[in-house]
Amino acid sequence: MPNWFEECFLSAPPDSTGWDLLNQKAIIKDVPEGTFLFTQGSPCEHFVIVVSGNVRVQYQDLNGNEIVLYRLCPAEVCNTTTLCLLADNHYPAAGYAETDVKLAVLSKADFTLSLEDKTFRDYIFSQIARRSMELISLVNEVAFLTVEERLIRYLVNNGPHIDTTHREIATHLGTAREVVSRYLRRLSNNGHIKTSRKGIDILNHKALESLIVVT
Amino acid sequence: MPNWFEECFLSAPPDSTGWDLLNQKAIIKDVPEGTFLFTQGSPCEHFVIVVSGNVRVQYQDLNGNEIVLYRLCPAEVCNTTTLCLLADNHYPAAGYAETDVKLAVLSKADFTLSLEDKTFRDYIFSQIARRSMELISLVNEVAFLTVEERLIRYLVNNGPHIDTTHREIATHLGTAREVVSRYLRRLSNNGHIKTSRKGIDILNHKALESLIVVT
DNA sequence: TTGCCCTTGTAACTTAGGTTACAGATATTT
DNA sequence: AAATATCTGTAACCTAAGTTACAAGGGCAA
Repeated sequence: MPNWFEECFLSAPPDSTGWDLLNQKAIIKDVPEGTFLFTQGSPCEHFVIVVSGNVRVQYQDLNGNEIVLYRLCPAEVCNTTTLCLLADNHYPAAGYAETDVKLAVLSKADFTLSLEDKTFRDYIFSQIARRSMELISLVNEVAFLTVEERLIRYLVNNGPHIDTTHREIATHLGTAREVVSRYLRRLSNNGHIKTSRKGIDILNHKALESLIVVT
Repeated sequence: MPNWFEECFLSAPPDSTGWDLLNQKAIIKDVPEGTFLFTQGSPCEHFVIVVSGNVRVQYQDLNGNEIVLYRLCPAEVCNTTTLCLLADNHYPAAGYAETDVKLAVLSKADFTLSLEDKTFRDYIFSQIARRSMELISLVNEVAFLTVEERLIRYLVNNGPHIDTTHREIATHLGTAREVVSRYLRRLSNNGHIKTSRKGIDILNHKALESLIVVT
C-alpha cells in the first residue's frame, strides 16, 4: 500500500474505483529540480498528478520569450497533460520542475479507465475547469493590462515576501528583466516595497492593492 | 424523435446512452442574431451545444476593450459553458450570437448523467481539450506577436475573402480599429490584399504566409 | 433629396515598454 | 583570495501601437 497518497492529499484515498486504480497502478517518479518534465512538442503519454514540489508550466517562443501559464502545486493535476491526453495532442507548453518534484504517473489506458468513476472524474475535471478559466483571465491580462499593473498583481498575490529574481518575475509576466527592475524601482521609491538581492518585501499592501484597477 | 441531431451532426446519433439522453432531453432554443447567450458574471446552469449558427465568445473589460477568445460552429460544445458547469463558476466571458443561432440545451443534472457514457464523454472532452489548447496559443500570440503579425494570421486563416469590418477585426485581435486600418493599408500598398467597404480580398496568399514567422 | 450613421482613410502625437549597453554588487567556484 | 558568474541598477534610445482628431464616402431612412 503506497503512502504517496497520504503525502499528497493528507488523507486516505476516497473509497471509489477511480481513486483505487490511481492508488494501485500509479508509479511514483522523482524528478530533480531544474529538469523539464515535458517540453513543447513532446508527445503526451501519461497522466500525471503532482505529489510534492512545484511545477511551472510555461510557453517559450523561438526568440526566447517566455511566459508562465500556471504553476502546479501538490495534489494538482497537470491541466496541459490531461488535455493533451484527451485530445491526443503533443504538448503545447513546457513543464519545468522548480523544486525537486515527486509525481504519480498513470498510463493513458488506466487513466481512461479511472475516468469511468464519477468521484475521480469530478475531481479531475473541476481542476481542469478552474485552470482553464484562469487561462482566460490570463488572455485578458496580457491583452489589456500594462506590465506595471500585472507586476503589481503579481506582488499582491505572492506577497508579503517574494523570494524571486527580477529575471524570474520577468519570465512569469512575459516581459524583460529591465522592465521589471524599472517598475520595481518606482514602487520602491514610493515606499510601497523594499527590494534586496533575490527578495522583495511588500511594505504597504493596501497601497499596492489600491493601484490595481478592478476588472 | 427530434431531427435537430441530424441537422447538427449530419448523421444519426451514436448508439450510446449519453447521446440518447442528449437527444431525448435536450431542449431546442432559437436565439436571434445579435443577442448575448451569456455574459461575464452570469451564472451557468445548462449544458449547451450549437446546432446551427455561430457564436462568438469574447471577453470585455471595463474600458470597453474586447478580444475574441474563440468562435463556436455547429456541432460544437461551448468550452466555457462546459467548464463553468464542471467548476460551478460564473461565466468569465460573454457569448454573442453572430447569426441566428439554434441551440440544444441540457440541464446540468442530465449533462452530468450523460457524462457517465464514455462515447459521449470522449466527444465532449476532446473538444474541450482542443479549445483549451487554442487558448494557450492565444496567450502566446497576444503576449509575443505584434498586432501586424496577428492581423496577417487572421487574414490567412479567414481568406481568401473576408466579409468583416475593420472594427470587428480589431475586436477580434483586441486592438483599435485605426491600427487595423493602418496595417491593412500597408498590406494593400504592397499589393497583398485589396480592401473595399466591408470586405477584404487576399490577392497574394503566399506572400502573406511568408510574412508569418513560424512558431 | 436630404440627412444621418456607419465605415474607412489618414495624419500627428504620445506613451509603454522592448533593447542596448554598461557598472557595481553579491554569490559561488577554484 | 582570485576569478567567475549571477543579480541588480540605470540611462538612453527606439519602435509598436494606442489615442485624438478629422475628412470623406457609401448606404439607409425619413
